Amino acid sequence: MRSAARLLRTQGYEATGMKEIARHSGATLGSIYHFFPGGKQELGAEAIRHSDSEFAAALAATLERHPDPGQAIIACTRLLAAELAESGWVCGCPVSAAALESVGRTPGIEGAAARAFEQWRELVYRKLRHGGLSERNARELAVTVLNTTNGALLACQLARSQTPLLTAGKHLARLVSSYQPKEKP
Amino acid sequence: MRSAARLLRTQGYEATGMKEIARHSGATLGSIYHFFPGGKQELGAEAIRHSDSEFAAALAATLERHPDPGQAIIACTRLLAAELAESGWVCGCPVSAAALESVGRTPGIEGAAARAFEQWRELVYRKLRHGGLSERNARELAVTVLNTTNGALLACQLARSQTPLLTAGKHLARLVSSYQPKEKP
DNA sequence: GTCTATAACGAGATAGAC
DNA sequence: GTCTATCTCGTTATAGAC
Repeated sequence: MRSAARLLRTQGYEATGMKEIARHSGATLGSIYHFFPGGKQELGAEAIRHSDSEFAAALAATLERHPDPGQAIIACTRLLAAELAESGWVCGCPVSAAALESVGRTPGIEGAAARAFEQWRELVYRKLRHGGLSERNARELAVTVLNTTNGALLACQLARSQTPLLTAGKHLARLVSSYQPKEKP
Repeated sequence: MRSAARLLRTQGYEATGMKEIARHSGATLGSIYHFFPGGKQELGAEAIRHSDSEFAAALAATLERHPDPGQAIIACTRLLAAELAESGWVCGCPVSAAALESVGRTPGIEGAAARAFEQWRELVYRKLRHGGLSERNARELAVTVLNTTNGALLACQLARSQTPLLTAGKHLARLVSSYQPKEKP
């Protein structure tokens, strides 16, 4: 399943075959279908849930490392940019590729992806709340923080450059701080 | 080719078959291969270039309609949100799905997608420059404006809601105006 | 539970009559 | 230039020996 998650992340859902997952993981095809009787869609959804939890843990850890929300967001974008570059620009968002293909086509995959984004948004939301933002501002900003980061991730992949993500961090920190109550007026 | 562009937009590259394009367009398979001897990848790249030009024209028109860059960006997000909802949440970014699948796998598709984003970024950049931003700020913000919009598009598709895009417009306008020289200090 | 073999089908691509 | 028929290969999924 870790293999499936990895392949889904780099190739998307449609381009990843069951045989490819079997080869990459060392499991046999029969064994995979034994544990995932729902076939490719069930395995895909499970793999996305796995990526979801994994990324959520990393996100929570990085957010906790910096008290200020803006600085925490910058740290996240730096981490993502570094990992992306290290992977040869193939390890982008763990669920975006599968999500985009699945909209209106593969409900199981789409649902799992939607829930992943919701969970990550909740983490950012809480961080923003602790930073002193109002309930409404925090809720709205959490959405934009994720969307901007996600879009920047794709831009980095296409440009083979860390710049879009780092720029996103800078802009998001500025945007968040513009909503924060000032300490010294 | 318009059919190919449409299918690539809603399903991505890998999930779209040549036979499906033939059926959807009314052309026969032999005819398609006659005009696109490079096969699926050539047709796909051409379709992305088509979507690129089409979207660039719409973007330029909407940007020109409002003198203030922030208001222009809000108008763009509104337009995108309306079109997306009207399409039943399937007509997202014309190239993102194919772009994500193609990174490091299908150079022809990846290149066409990268050039599309570059062209759109140039349009936003010029608008920001006319709005009085410095060369550097305009360049950096143009990237983030596109990335945020793009990320919000996917969020709207998954949530079946226009809110993420409208929120993105609000935040981007605020961010841009924070970089604009003030008229009345 | 694990593996091999294969069924049933669709993919991209091509040949050749018209 | 257009169409039909087909080739070859890979896909998801299953059957059944072990």
